[in-house]
Amino acid sequence: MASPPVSVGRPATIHDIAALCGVAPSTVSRALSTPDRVNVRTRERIQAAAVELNYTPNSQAKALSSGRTAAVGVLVPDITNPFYFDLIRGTQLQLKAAGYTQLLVDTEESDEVEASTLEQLRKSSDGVIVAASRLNDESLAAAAARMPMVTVNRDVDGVPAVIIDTPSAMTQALDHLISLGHISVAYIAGPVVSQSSARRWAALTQVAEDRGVQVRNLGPFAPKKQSGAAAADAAVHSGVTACIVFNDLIAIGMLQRLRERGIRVPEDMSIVGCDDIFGADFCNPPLTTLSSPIEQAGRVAVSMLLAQLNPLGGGGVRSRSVMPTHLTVRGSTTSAPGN
Amino acid sequence: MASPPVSVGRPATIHDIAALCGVAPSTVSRALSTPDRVNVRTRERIQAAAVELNYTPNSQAKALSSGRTAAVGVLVPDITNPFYFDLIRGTQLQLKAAGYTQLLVDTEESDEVEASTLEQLRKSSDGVIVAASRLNDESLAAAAARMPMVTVNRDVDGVPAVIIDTPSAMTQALDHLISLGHISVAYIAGPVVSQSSARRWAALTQVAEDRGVQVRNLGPFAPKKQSGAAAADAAVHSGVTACIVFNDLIAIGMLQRLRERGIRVPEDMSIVGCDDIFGADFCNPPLTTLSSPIEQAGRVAVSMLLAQLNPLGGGGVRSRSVMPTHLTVRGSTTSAPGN
DNA sequence: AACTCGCTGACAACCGGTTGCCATTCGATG
DNA sequence: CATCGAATGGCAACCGGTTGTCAGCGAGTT
Repeated sequence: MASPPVSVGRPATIHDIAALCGVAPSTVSRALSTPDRVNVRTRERIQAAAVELNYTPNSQAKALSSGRTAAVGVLVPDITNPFYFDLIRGTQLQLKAAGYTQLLVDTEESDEVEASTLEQLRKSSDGVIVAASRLNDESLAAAAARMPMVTVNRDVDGVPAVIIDTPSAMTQALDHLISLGHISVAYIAGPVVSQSSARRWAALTQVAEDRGVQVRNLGPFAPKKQSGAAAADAAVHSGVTACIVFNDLIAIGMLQRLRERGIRVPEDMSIVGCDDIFGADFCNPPLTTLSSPIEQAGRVAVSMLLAQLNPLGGGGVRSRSVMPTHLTVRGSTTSAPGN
Repeated sequence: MASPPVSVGRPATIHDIAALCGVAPSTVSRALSTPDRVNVRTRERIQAAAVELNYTPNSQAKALSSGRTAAVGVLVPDITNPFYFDLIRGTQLQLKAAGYTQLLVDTEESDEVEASTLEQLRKSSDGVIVAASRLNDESLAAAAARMPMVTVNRDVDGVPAVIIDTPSAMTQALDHLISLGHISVAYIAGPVVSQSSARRWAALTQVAEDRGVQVRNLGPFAPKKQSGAAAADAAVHSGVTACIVFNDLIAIGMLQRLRERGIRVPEDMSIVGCDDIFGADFCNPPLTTLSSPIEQAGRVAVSMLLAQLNPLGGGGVRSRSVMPTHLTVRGSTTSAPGN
């Protein structure tokens, strides 16, 4: 088996190919990017030479001259939050399949980092996917007006979005708790700038009113495992028998804290998380949580963005996509004490 | 508070600045990148104009003309493996601090994807950090000869490397088990192409011989949680009372499987993991594991790479860096049955 | 045979910067 | 006052592609 020619020295350019074939560089360019524009014989000669020289186009140059970078920025607030792992993998796979490069940036939960990153990405990418933006509505809408964008878990007018959300699932979660006899429930809130958290709280109050149970709002808490300690303490102090928690990270932190304090989960306190992240199935006890197809959300976000970039398809661009979620009952919920 | 000028329409270029200031574009370029080369008055005029026009350089153009992309590729075999989260965060933070962009690629545990990614990155980045390469030694060395590279957890002659390794820690792990009375121990091996796994096994056999205990090699297993089931079954079947596991992912999978099979950890079987990933502290039981400063490893890898890129500093480039690791004892290890 | 038209390839401008080289200016020095 | 060199700014080539335009050529039409 003949190994492919190993490129040695400087990578080949279209000029090298042109020289080798005795044609102009522009002909080489056309032979490779718009083959119909070139005679079959010439084209084949050029393609053979390209293979022989192990030619691969210089993406910088391509970007500069064509204006398209074949790169897409993906912004997440915290790269170490397992929630984003699956999202990132989803975007990565889908982008790669479409021939795009993923530029992953951790915005460190900061709106300023997010804004400056967006500004920079405006020139170095064809579009961006922004997960859980910490920007305010105006800034986000303004940014979206200047470059193709799809948000994840953030709904702003005029900006295409993938919502992995749980208003409907919140009903399932609360009904699950109610069916177990809980009548005093706390919502452990996420960051104030998180629209997901606000949306979940809104859904929850709505359902609670319908069902005639009490739900109180505790927090806000940072979406980190460490925050679970304060959240657990607040929950215990509030006297509720069950918590619905903004995300699994905090929920897992609560589990640990409650164990330290000798409060049994689920016997003394039931916990429902959100997202079903890595770890939710093997923590102790395994977490009852609202599962969402996160990786799929990443894929959908990419599809929506690519549809914006290449509006060839007939139909208009889908501007909002809601991912279905469902309750996964594990070991962190049971009957209310005394039931 | 005056908001910064919002860039509207096409982003400003040095030509716009040049026109505004009545100078040549080259002067603008110098004023911004080699300020000493330009008269103070002119420079300040240009800088003011740059701010006013909200100028940010086009990185593509910069890359094309200067040959440096200010981007660094980071290759990991599996982006959803929590081990890499911290590594990625480490590289991301350090790269951003140095003004570089991180190009993250998931090579899907495939040597082919890895090779083609490296070839592509050769032109679109200034250097690469390759974690847990699945490439053979020759290919890796060849790739490293063609572009600046630092490997993580992979030691190949002539390629600068950060080794988060555990030969010394393996001693601690085995001695820990021996002190608990275990005399029959299994090593649950990772992928055959993983040098880390081979290195750990080598260290283990060495120590085992010194101490006069039996250690057997089981596997190989894919570095995924699901592999834990097979690994657990193999361990049980082999009759050992303790396992040292290639990584925490497999170890956690084993925990789940053993629980399903009614085998108690640690009473019936002790488990020691490697890496202390997210989840190792809250699984059930919490995992005794070899902890490593993974995020720091990422930072060090970046530092070593940047030292290669800008060899200004006096001293030679450090070509190998070993991160210290230590045993973290949690709940998955205890005395051997019958002791 | 003259004319038109499509196919094909070359030329050159351009994307937005960087950089080598040269001309001018100016102050300092002999 | 002539000379020299440093400081400064401009010109133009270049990085590696893309793309608009045009000329040459051959085939088809009348």
